[in-house]
Amino acid sequence: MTGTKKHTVKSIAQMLNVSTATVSNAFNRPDQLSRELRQRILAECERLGYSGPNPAARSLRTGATGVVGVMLADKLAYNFTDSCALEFLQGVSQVLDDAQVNMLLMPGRREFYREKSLEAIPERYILYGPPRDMGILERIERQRKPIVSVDFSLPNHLALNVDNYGGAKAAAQHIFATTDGPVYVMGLRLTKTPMMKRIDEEELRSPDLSISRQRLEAYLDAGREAGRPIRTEHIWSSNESTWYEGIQAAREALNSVPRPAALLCMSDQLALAALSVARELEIDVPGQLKIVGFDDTPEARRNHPQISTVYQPSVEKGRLAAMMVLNPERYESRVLPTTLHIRETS
Amino acid sequence: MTGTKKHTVKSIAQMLNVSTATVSNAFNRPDQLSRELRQRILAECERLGYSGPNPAARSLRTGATGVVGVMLADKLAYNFTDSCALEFLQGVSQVLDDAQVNMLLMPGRREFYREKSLEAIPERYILYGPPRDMGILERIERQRKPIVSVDFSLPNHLALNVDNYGGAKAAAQHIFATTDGPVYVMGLRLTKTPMMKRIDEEELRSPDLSISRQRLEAYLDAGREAGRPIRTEHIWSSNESTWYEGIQAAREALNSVPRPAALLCMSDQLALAALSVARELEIDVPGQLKIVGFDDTPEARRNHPQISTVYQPSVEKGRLAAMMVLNPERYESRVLPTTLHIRETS
DNA sequence: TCGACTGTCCGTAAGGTTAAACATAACCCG
DNA sequence: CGGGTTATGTTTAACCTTACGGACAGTCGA
Repeated sequence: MTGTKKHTVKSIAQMLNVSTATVSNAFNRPDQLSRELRQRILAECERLGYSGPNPAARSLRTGATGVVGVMLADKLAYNFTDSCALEFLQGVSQVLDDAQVNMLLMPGRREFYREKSLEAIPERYILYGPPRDMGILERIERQRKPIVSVDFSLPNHLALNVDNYGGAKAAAQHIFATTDGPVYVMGLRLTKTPMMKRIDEEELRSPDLSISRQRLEAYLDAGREAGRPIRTEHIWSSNESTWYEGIQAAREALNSVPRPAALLCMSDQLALAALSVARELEIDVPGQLKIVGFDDTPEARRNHPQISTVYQPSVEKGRLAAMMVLNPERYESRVLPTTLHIRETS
Repeated sequence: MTGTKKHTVKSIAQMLNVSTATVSNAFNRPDQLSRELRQRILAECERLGYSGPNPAARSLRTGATGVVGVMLADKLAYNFTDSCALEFLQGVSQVLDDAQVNMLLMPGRREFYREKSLEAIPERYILYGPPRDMGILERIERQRKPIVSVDFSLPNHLALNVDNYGGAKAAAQHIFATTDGPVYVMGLRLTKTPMMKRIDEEELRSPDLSISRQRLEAYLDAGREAGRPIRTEHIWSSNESTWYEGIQAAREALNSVPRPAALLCMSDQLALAALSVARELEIDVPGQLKIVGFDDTPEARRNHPQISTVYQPSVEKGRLAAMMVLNPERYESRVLPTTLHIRETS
């Protein structure tokens, strides 16, 4: 009910008997006016509760929105539970904050966009993992804005990857070197159809560049090189890296015959779940069963026993992705290193 | 280098020989034109890669941005590591997604805002915890936009709280009933100066409505009612609910004499840290030491042993906060219930 | 002393959209 | 048939900002 009229550059300008351009400059180009006038204007704005030029009008005029879209593979809620994604986002937000740029989190499934599409807002995109719904990708590419893809590659765009193959291979080699019995794989999203728990021969032969497949290839290669190839029926897959799905898959794997001597897990989340099931079945880790994870999330380190895992620089990955998308011309596609950390579960 | 001219309502309109208003209506008011014309326009837009009216121009014209600001107490990075905050955000994003509204995460410290302030963008605010820098609050209130405060209250605005006192009291009563020795408190942000590990008498007497203090009062009252008042020097405080700080405080507490028989922790994070230190010192939980947490985060449930804790509906809190801020006139301030979950650490 | 330069400030013209008011034709009902 | 409704479009006027080209006075170098 308070008739507090909205302030604009114009109203401020009138009040001070200067031009609107000058008020604008006071905010945006300090060098365009004398220090004292600028101070006077800013003080008046403060007094009147005018907190700077209207962002909508500005971005209409300049054509820039100051927003970077971070498209996550799936729906948002899921990523809020995945600490690997969280560390990545943390890295991104550090850099974006410094650059005074906003981060718009976007789900990677078209169902979440109705008609009033948001795609128009961001000026640049970070794609964290291949979007579930690849149709969205096409629409984004059509906008011809800077794109950085993370954990996968896109022709003609900057890509930021991690040495999944190297890390997974190191982990697998370590396991094969310290184990005699059968080695099982706890995979992530290996099958095309969400409900499948096992990958089949045919699917195994079809090409796929996802990080899961890179890791799987490394596991398989290590097995072959050790003269103990991993059998297809020993590869389990859970569709999401959630606690519940992990528990289910681990329960099936650990109850099967012959019982595995080691579990190569494609995420720490899965390793944690496997560990929990092992405790439930009274299987001693690492005595009877060795477990190695992937990602090196904080939970892996904090757990008892501490989980052996492959470190990947998630925060740094986020920081770098943000820097790359802000200055695409200054960067080239990169692959970040991974390192095996042997701890208490192997 | 492709001369792909930018499309606008105007260019589309020209191309189809209709007015700009009609194109606009095709997107915003389906009832204002015939179904066929609308289809024709939409198809043409799809063909040309025009993904709808420019959001900046729209919001300049309508005065609405479709953005809800979620102001977090501190810097953003911190919240990405606190699973209680994460669950809250998850709840918020569920509702906001459905309402086609965007969520802008904002840090609660002024240092993060330079001149090109973002405060002007959001049309409504959710304040998650009292902002570190209260000056920011004043500036937001001046804008006279809907505000919902969560976990604290603000005169003349909707507030959403949780029964901290009740939950903490139940936890403390349970501990006093099952323990004989000294009961220590592991607090959160109890002291004004960040570096202090112990609260002093004077500070204890100064009023404070933060959730930490509500919980503390409950602990103290329970102690008094049990005839075993908690001594001031048995109250520890860590400034952030991080793993590292928790470990430090727990180490000091568990090494002090007399050794506590129970720890009332103000967060699960702290309880987890305490548990880890207990293991390090070979103190049996719950045999020699009982521990109870707060929040009931997923980690509390997954841990071995599972942590006894006070459940608060974090996701629901987020959902409700979002609904309240979208329809302030339909809601009143509320206090959500908490429940004690006794598990394996007490 | 003159021309060139510098430091300040101003006027104007977009920029893409939509609400409101207006226009037109088709339709309906007694 | 006449008056009023409905369905469908159009015209116009903001919304608030900033880039750009000028304008004007004072300063500097030769």
